[in-house]
Amino acid sequence: MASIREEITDKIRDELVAGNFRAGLALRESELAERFGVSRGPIRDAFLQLSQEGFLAYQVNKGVTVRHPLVGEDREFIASLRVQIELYIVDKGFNQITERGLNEVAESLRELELACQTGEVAKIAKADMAFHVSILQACGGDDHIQVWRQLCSRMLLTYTRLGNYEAIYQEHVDVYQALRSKMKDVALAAINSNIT
Amino acid sequence: MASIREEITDKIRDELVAGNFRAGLALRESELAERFGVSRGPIRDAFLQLSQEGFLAYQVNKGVTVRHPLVGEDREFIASLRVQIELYIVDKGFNQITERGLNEVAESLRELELACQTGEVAKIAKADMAFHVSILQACGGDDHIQVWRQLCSRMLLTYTRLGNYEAIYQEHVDVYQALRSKMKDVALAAINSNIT
DNA sequence: CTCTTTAGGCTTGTTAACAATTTACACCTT
DNA sequence: AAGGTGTAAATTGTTAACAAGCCTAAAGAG
Repeated sequence: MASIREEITDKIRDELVAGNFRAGLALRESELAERFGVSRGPIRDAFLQLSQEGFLAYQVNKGVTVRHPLVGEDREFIASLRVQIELYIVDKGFNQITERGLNEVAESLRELELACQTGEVAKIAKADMAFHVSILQACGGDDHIQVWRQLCSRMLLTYTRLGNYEAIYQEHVDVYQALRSKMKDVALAAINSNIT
Repeated sequence: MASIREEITDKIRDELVAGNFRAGLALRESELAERFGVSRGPIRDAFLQLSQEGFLAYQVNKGVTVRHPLVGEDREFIASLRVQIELYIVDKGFNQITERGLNEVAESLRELELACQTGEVAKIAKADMAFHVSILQACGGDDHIQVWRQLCSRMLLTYTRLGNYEAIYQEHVDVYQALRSKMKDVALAAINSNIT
């Protein structure tokens, strides 16, 4: 059971990932408040959080604007940092993965499969992210998830693997199976080659 | 002129860095609101932001608690990510450093010197961070500062170089002089060896 | 005696009104 | 006509009241 603030944040984030707002656009608190049928408070909170996550640029007394997505070299650099975090957490927490944790990962994988079948990029990107989060949590990496999420967010805006849905799914299946089989090195290699 | 929200956020962050709140402690909105003489709104905003920055842990309907500082292996790992970002930004933007940018760095360096003379760890940590920010900005790395800041924040809670004030200052002088002399490789090496 | 229930207080979540700031544009001066 | 000035509209910032959720402890049932 989430708060309104969280629901609103998720909705706006989804729209940003889906590309409904063009880069540079100024978002108005009242406009979104009216649209979602809530007061400006939760909208403000969401703007603040999404600014921290890197989606929006915030200026005092002037509101927020949609940030430009990462491209080229910058994107690759951020992606490398993201992978480093995943590798570090999985390497460190591999032995403490529980059956319950593996089931959570399996569930996320199933959701990713469904998302891939719909072909909606925004949904796939979201499910992709959720899958990785489930792994990080299974490895007890909660302490670093926030940093990981920020890095990941910046890249969601350019989730550019249109059409490769089956390949995306397969790559994640590989990661899951390696985890399930307790083959650490294979899992790390699979994560390392998982390109987003 | 900053907003109340920003002032409050800075004040609470300073106290956290100074170690005035022990890890695990639950912070109350009303208590801080009364202490700073403002309403709960800006306090809430500050809590939200500081949670994103990694200082506080947020739970819906239950408020925030002070997070435990990073230690050992985790701290070294985060530190390595932080250095990678600095190296990337400086490497990429070295040639676009302006005279004005260098002056900003020099100003930050002077503030760091003053902070070191006071011997107050919280002040030194803050000035240290500001110095690095000035460099990143001079190199046009605004796009990545937010991620950098989040990584850096987690480490501020264990700024453990008590007594080495003169050494801290000297290391930063080295970085500055390399920038001023346009010696890129020397600057990168100096940043890489700047241990926090 | 132990466990469950429930009432009360305490804390956070949300709202709507009010204050402060920015922006746009008509107006005046030169 | 160019440029500055003032005013009104729009937008964000802050506040305080109200709503909703959580926690504790006392009361009651078994």
